[in-house]
Amino acid sequence: MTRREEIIKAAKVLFRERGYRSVSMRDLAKSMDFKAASLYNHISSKEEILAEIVLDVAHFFTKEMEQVKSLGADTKTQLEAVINHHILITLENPEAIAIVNNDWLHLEGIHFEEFLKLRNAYEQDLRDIINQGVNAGEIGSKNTEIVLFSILSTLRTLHSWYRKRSGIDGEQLRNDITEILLRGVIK
Amino acid sequence: MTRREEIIKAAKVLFRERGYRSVSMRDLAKSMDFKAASLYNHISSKEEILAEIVLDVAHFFTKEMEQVKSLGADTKTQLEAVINHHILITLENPEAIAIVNNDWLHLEGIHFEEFLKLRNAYEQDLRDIINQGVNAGEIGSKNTEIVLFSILSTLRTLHSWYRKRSGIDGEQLRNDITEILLRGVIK
DNA sequence: GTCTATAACCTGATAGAC
DNA sequence: GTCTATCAGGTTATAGAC
Repeated sequence: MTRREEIIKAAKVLFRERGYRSVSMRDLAKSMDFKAASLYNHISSKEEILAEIVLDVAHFFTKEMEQVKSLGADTKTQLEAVINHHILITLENPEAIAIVNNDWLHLEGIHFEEFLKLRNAYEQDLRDIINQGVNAGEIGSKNTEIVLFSILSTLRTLHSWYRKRSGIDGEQLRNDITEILLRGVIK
Repeated sequence: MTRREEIIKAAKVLFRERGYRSVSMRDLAKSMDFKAASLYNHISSKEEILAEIVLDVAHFFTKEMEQVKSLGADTKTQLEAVINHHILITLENPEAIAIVNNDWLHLEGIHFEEFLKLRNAYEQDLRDIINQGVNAGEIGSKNTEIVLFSILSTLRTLHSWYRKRSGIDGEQLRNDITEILLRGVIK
């Protein structure tokens, strides 16, 4: 692991614990046992660290969605796949997911725009899947936006909830959440 | 409206927009067209403003929950009431709800402890309602914590979603969300 | 590649004039 | 009750020694 990667890794822990704004470059350097100025040999700004963490996750979600879309399956199968992927990524990468959800607003300029583009595209893909389900009669006549929100709100906050209750079996978690979310919207 | 109340009101807008840590006392003063030092004639610290906003909401939720408990109805009716109250409070008070969700971790000392006490009690009451439903056979044999989370995660993030889509009819929103959340867990 | 020193600025909060 | 001036400390980031 390069020094740069070590910095990103240490930042993930601190940013998740206390929030991006609350962590100073001195804090980050101290957690790695050297001085703040030395960080700038490996990264060019604090915001660059945040951007790398957040955009990595966003690109990963985009890839997973591409894969789901390529299945060409019915709505229930596709929703199931999206939910399962989302949960698996969350359980494997909880720090990064927490940072994405809590601190993406602190991205600046081009990073902010790229994140928003990826996030909007992901939401639009999920919206398309839901609409396809409404047209095929798999989903009741509820407002598409509300269906979209009811699913995403649960998936996007799973990280904070799982943290406090990590005793729960990952398999049961995935099964129960998938079932609850699908039962809520599938006819 | 006293000057103190005006300050709280202005803080709600700014804290919600940019987050508690990102808003300086100078920013807050500027938005009211006077200087930062003057704020301290009406409030004793920045954290006191946050505490007033957050604890007000928390006490309000506690009162609503007391009322639901006093109904002594079956699980479905009680869940329906909790969900409805939660949505109504959110639509009427979106700034304060957003601040509670995003910035309660910045509370300090006694304020932090009081908030946690209220929040834990609210969660425990909802957990009791769910467990009562499991025992009465109204809810399937899913893990209680997962049922609790699937409901709260959606309700607690409604504020951010409603903001962008305020065109949606409040009545339909309440009906659809209630139906989706209940269908997910009620047998 | 890490250090010390420092620039330039922002932070919450207070003292005291008016 | 608002102002100016100020304090003590924190912020990101850079320059130059080693």
